[in-house]
Amino acid sequence: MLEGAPCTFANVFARPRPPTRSQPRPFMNIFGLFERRVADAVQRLVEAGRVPAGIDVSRVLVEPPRDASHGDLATNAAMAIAKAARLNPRELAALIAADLETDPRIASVSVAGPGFINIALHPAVLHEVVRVALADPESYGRSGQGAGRSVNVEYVSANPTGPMHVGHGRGAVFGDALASLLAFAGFAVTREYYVNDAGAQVDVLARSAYLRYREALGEKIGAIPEGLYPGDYLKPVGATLADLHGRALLDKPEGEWLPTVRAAAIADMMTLIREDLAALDIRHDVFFSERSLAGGATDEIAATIAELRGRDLVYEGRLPPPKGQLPEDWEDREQTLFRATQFGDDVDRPLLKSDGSYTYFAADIAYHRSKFVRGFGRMIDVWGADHGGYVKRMTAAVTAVTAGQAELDVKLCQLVRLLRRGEPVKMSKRSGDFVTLREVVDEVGRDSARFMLLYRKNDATLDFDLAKVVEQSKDNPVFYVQYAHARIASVFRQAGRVVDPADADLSCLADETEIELQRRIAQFPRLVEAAAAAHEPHRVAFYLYELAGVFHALWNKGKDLPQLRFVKQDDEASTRARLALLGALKGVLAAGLGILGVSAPEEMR
RNA sequence: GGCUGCGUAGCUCAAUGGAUAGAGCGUUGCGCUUCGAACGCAAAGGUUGGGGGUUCGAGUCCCUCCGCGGUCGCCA
Repeated sequence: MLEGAPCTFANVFARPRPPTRSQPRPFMNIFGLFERRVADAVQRLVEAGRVPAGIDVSRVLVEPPRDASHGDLATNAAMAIAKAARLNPRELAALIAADLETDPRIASVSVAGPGFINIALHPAVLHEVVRVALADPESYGRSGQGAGRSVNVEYVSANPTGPMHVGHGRGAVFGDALASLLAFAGFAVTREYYVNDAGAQVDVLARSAYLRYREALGEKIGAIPEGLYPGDYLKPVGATLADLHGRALLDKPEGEWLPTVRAAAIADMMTLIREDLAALDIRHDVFFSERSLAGGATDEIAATIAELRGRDLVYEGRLPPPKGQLPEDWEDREQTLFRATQFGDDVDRPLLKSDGSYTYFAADIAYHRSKFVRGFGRMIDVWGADHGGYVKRMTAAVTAVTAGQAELDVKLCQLVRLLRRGEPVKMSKRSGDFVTLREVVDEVGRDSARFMLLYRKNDATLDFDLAKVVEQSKDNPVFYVQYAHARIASVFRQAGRVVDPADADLSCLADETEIELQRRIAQFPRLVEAAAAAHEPHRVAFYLYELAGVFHALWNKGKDLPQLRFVKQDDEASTRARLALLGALKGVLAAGLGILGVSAPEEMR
């Protein structure tokens, strides 16, 4: 990095990942398949003149029934369209049910409650799903949902001013899992990190590093002054500067040494952060420098503001002071404002500070414009909940700067409370006053850290208990899910063979828990689509936990009932069928864990 | 005060507008003399913070109130 170079941290664009397999396999999602089948049934009723034409079936759903005794599928079709069809729901349900009953894949249909249609599938349907899952575990559950469309997921984007803490870790793991989930659902995903290498904070970083530089040259620096970063992690930066520059930077005015020191410190901090991320197996495709926006060949921020001004979305004006307590240094002045209120924000937002430099927001607009220019019609930002007040203006800005052609979804991650055996952890270590992410990952391991940070909805606060997440017991969901995978691996080791799906007669699988396991496997593609559509990777974690629970229940049954054991010397047909089921299950567990970025071990150690 | 998220079993939390609101922990009872117990089975436990509205149907959507957190021009 050259001294005085406008860009202290170059934009890095990694080479694109191999295209995601997104071959649509309509059969893989039986819920989608039968949703279309129900719509067909309605269409036939239209053709038969039983219901009026032009009925909207978009609210018709086929889902797993709440109670397994109701069968394999349930649909709300009759209730959803009863009004438009001018029939009462039960009557309409009977008509639809009569049509469905003619389907060879359906064993029986019944109407229940206010008009639910419950469907029991012919067992062969679930058997086919298991075969598909077993035959190609790499692609089972993937879908054409994304249809190869580009999505940009921006996450972490922590300021390059020090090591990351656990809160950053949550956003990091969430964003990473969400990106994997979307890729699995057929989107072309780019993982991006916005490097805040401009602004006052990195100048503070530079001054802090400069102090360490003087220290490295033997000066007594005493206590770190208020307002500078005190952490020891800047000592190596100072030492490197001393090695590189000797005493050359010592007796110069700040204006001369600051760019050099700043660039070096930012580079070192980004290396530190990337190492912390690598410890969680997180790797971004793009690191985008904030400084590059204004400091490149063209000033992208100025260009963005000019463009908005041309459309009368930027003006000079005054803002009302904030309601409630007036800030002490409030000064009523005319400033350059973006008409955020035209796009749903509460007030218009300033683009220039009183010293004439750009606000963070101005740069952020240009940054999101850059995403659009680079081809992203879908953007997801993952932020800490403390930035919640920023959401409206950013979505407003994206709408404005893309003329409504792009959508932005901001996912806020709530606080993480770090505990040890239920007691809050508040230690003060080398990095200042917080526990670093790295310390946590080193203590509990990557898999536990990732799973537990995902085992909660993003907008709910999360308790992270250092003692609990390493426990090898049923209480620990990470262990519980991984252990299911390892147990299956152990069965295959004992059986000493793999199973050819074509080779197994799955009608041997007659136990209720064996059938339930097939149903759950069949729900995986639907779960992936729903989780991807909602941008909620935690659903995958909860699904896996329940799936593992059903498997462990089956295992435990085999303890009391030897005829349910997976490998039976005297019953080749059952053994093959069960190994096929387990093979499919193992694939789903591995795929789900893969989405979460958690390993699927062959044995527990 | 404005905006925003949350409020569900004793605790920690699930539940694309669907049926009798589910798990785990904890509690209680029963089982297991480990070769498939790094436990199993079962039970009890709820006015989904209060109130109103939309809907065939609301924990979920709308309004309002209460409580907790976050945030509130010139930080990022």
